[in-house]
Amino acid sequence: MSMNKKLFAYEQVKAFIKTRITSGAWKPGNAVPSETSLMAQFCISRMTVNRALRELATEGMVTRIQGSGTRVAELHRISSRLTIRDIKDEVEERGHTHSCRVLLITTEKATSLLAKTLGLRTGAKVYRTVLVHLENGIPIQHEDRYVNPLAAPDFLQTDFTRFTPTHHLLTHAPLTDASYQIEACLPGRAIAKLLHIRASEACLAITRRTVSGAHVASVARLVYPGTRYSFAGQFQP
Amino acid sequence: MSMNKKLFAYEQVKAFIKTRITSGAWKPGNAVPSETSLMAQFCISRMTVNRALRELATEGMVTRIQGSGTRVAELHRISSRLTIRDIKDEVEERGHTHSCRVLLITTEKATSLLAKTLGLRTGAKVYRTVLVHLENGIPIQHEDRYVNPLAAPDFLQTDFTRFTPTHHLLTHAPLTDASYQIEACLPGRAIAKLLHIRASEACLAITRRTVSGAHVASVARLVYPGTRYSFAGQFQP
DNA sequence: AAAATATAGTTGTCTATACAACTTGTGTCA
DNA sequence: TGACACAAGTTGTATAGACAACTATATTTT
Repeated sequence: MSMNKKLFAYEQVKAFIKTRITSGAWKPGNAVPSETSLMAQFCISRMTVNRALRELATEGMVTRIQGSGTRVAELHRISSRLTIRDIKDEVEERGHTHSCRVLLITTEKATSLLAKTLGLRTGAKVYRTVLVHLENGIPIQHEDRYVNPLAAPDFLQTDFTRFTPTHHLLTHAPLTDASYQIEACLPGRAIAKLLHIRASEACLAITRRTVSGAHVASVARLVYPGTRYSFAGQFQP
Repeated sequence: MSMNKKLFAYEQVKAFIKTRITSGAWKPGNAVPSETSLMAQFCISRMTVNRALRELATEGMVTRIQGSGTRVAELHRISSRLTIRDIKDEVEERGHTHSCRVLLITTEKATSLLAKTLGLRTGAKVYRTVLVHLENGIPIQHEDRYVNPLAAPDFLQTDFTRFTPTHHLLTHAPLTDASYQIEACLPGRAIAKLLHIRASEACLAITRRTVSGAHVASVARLVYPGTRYSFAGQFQP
């Protein structure tokens, strides 16, 4: 049966409102009782009611307008937290072993397009690594990465069989911003061979650009075999 | 140049801590000053400090343990809000016109697998719709959906050229839970033809299962042409 | 009729205080 | 040495009251 753990006052108010919204009793756009009236109804102080409503607002359940009131939020968009993590952690959390084939570690001169995305001038020095991540010996990700030397000067000194590039960057160049793009693509002959799949097999590709302070730290293209990988997630309104 | 809007006390504390974390001065695992010391440092009450730290914790910047203290969170996972929206809204927000070809509207008997995911008994009645969404006349999504009649009894009465199945479900069966899976796949001959692409072209597929109250409301498989669609998003730690 | 003003109601922030719950280290006792 | 008790420090929640900022409505003035 249910744990029936004792709920705090602010949690009781949240639950009260949440069940009325999710049950459909209070519909989007409807007014939610004011702080004063909830305060009287639950016999608790205004600060406690305020906390409950404020948290519901940040969770996107209600909309609050100062001076006007609180209303049930329009639910025509649902969202969830998508987490992209260090692949090594992810693999090891499944109880599997992570390993890594390092294919390339070089310093290159940036092409004009690459220089632009990294915020450098054309021809500037950039670090590049290409590697394949394995889960229990089976290839699951091809990683092709360019790194801005200004953001992570000692990047190439890393032992990439022990620490992933992602891990080095997260620990040495604190993340301030990042953007990603997820798409489906065909791997091409070379990557297909490295991932042990046919060139006609669909892949998931993530292109990620991370910013650390004033610098664009890194641009990476990660290719996953479509048959061996998928994102999964959970929504909670 | 910056707006320099007056910050509230709790916002000042948040900003103070945030800049120290993102600048790298305070590293993951380091202790954050206690509420008492921040209280003295900023000459504000403990409740205000508490709010600042509590919000930083829900944002994932710090970790708090009652009785022990507050520490900078391990940043080896970054996350962002992934929003999946009604495709009609999405298309119209780009200033394009959304239209829809309805291919199938039927009532079927659930196979054992489908019955299991919808929480019904094998052979129970389920609604099914198959349709193709078009943006400016170009196909961008193939939608194959099963709906639980208990959750949305009047689903089949909808005019799907005016309201999408997603829209009907969001407005008639308030969402309490949902899970999704994003993968890459090949479309297969039939879907390729409907999307006007070659059968060898990679596609993004989302399988989504939505729960409304006690019922699993719907299971849908959405297939997007890889060349015409990608998810993009932005992280903010 | 239109514009300005007052008013009641609502949310936003902040304080000083209180007690509860938990963690951690220290010291005592067996 | 090991078990236990205690104390200090930390976070979690709650209160009653205060003022500020804003909205919407009603009233008065022009």
